[in-house]
Amino acid sequence: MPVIRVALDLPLPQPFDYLADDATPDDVGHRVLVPFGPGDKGRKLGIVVALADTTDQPAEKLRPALEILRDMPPLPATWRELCAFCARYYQHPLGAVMALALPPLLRKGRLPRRRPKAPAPAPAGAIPELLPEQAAAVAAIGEGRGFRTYLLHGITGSGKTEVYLRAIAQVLQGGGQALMLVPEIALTPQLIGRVSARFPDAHVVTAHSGIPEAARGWGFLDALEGRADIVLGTRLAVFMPLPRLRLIVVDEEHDPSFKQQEGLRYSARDVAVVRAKQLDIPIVLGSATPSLESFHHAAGGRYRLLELQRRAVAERLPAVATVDTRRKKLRDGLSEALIDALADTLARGEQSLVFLNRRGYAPVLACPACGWISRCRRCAANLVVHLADRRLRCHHCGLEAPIPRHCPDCGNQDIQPFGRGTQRLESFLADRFPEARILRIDRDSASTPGRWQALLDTIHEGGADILVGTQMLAKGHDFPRLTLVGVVGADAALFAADFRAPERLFSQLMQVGGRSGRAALPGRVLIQTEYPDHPLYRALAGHDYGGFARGQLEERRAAGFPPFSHQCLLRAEARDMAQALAFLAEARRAGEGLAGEAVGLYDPVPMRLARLMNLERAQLLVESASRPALQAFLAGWSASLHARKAPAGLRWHLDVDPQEL
DNA sequence: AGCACGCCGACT
DNA sequence: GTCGGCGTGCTC
Repeated sequence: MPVIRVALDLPLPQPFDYLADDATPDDVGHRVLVPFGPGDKGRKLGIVVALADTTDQPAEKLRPALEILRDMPPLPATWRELCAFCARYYQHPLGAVMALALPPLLRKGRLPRRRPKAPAPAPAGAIPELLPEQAAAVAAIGEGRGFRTYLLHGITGSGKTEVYLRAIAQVLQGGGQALMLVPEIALTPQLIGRVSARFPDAHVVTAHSGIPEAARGWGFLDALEGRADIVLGTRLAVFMPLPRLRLIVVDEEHDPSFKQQEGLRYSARDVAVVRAKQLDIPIVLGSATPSLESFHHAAGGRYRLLELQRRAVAERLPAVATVDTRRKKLRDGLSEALIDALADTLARGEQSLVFLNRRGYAPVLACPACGWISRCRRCAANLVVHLADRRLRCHHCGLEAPIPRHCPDCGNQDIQPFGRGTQRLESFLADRFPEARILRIDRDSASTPGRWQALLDTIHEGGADILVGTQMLAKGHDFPRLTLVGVVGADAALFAADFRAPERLFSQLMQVGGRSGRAALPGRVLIQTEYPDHPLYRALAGHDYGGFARGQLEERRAAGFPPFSHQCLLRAEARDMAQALAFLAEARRAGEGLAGEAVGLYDPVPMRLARLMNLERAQLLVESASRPALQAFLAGWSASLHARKAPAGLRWHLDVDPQEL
């Protein structure tokens, strides 16, 4: 009797064996319904990952599978291998990886019934002329055969998307399918419309977690059965099965949203590169500020660098200058120079943007008399003052409380908000520029897609003179009358504990600066700082990504940080910190027995946010100059961690290639 | 992860 | 006397 090995969505690494008298080798990749657990009520859906005629399991344990679901084509070997790679590389159960890669409907053993109505076909859009650099990039991508990673480094407005579309067009002409990944925030109706308009005859599938279940199910089936020509989606889309896939594009490849921060902690960009290699096809990574990992690979020749240095949509780059705030008096955090610049811009009838990456009114409420500050009782964090709705709010766990009238400890009536967030900036600007129409854009004001769209519409209709906002403003959208960008409160990231903070800051400021001066009007960027000579701001003023990146890479090389080493974090959370640290210390001892020369384990330390939702969190960093050595170590270590049972109430996970320390 | 079995507190 | 608390152990 044939035995099938079934990957089930359980926190267990191994597949489960079942009897299946009717199974054939063609059933590998099909979904299967199996009995599970004590009694005969328990059933689970899994995926057949292998057919065997022997098993380690004692015969009396083997139970027959209930039904192999042959109602759709089996998941192809390449898809299963990609899932298996992720399971190995990220130390995650195969069944859990496959469950994540399947849309919810199919995961439940069902198929979508009614096909949702197709969107109205977009009118064909005009095809713009290519600048010489764009043409060269398209040609380079087209001439290659087989696996090759292209790093398309193009400043904001240089027309990267046009390069992607041309490369996709080449692939479609040859009968291939294309996959394009974009950051979460970039997958807008506008982008979908632009792609559909360029390829009116192509079947474009969009894939992200917000799409209704039936539509996601159809999207997956259309991809799997070869009906889809283009899949456009967020990180999840990297798992879409595409039998004729010939090109992958990852736009804004540096964007942190490509790394999943829970469950299977994968980097969709890295998985995309692995997939391209597996299929022996080209992949294009595009960014104005490539990740240092990608830039390093391009510098070393592993990736082919394609540069777009000319702006397609505007003649000039914005003029970037710093405002030294060391000796200047600030008014509510704004310098005279920035206020004057805002006034000038307003007088000219143009638009300004003030970037402050901190939402709320003030980051903390404090009592000057006794030193009380508004703390979250569940997290090691302060409650943020939200004056707009008169609440204190924890940005980590969502805990809310009304703003107290007097100090809860000493009764002092004179308690004060300290520091500044976007709400406070907004209200100061409203006082200072009563005639201006001020619009705040952050997660509070753009809390739903509808409200976000309404804000964007207002901006585009010219209904705002000054925008105040967080990094939400940095992405994508063109604001034609925007000529001034002010940057406030950015210095903290220069000296943050996380060695990636400067890289993220540079990228954010480059992006937010790139919002200005995109039409005929020249743009300028004013950065308020106490470190006007800091190399990061110097590089920004010189529009010198390369210089910044090389400087950062030198620092990382000296410190032995990625990309010159490879890292993994073991994180633990428990009721008390001592318990979490003790678990990690024991894990470290176990690890030291397995680690060779090439792998180093650090001391367990509390996480930067040491308590979240009443759980104390700690982490242990593992590092190696050799990825294979780290991988080999992780395989053994994770097995040993699984083998010992964690103390009650303690949870742990591994984060391979962590993005945040 | 679920879901069972397994021994100790307050209830019809 | 029992209902049920969730501690720990297993799932092919």
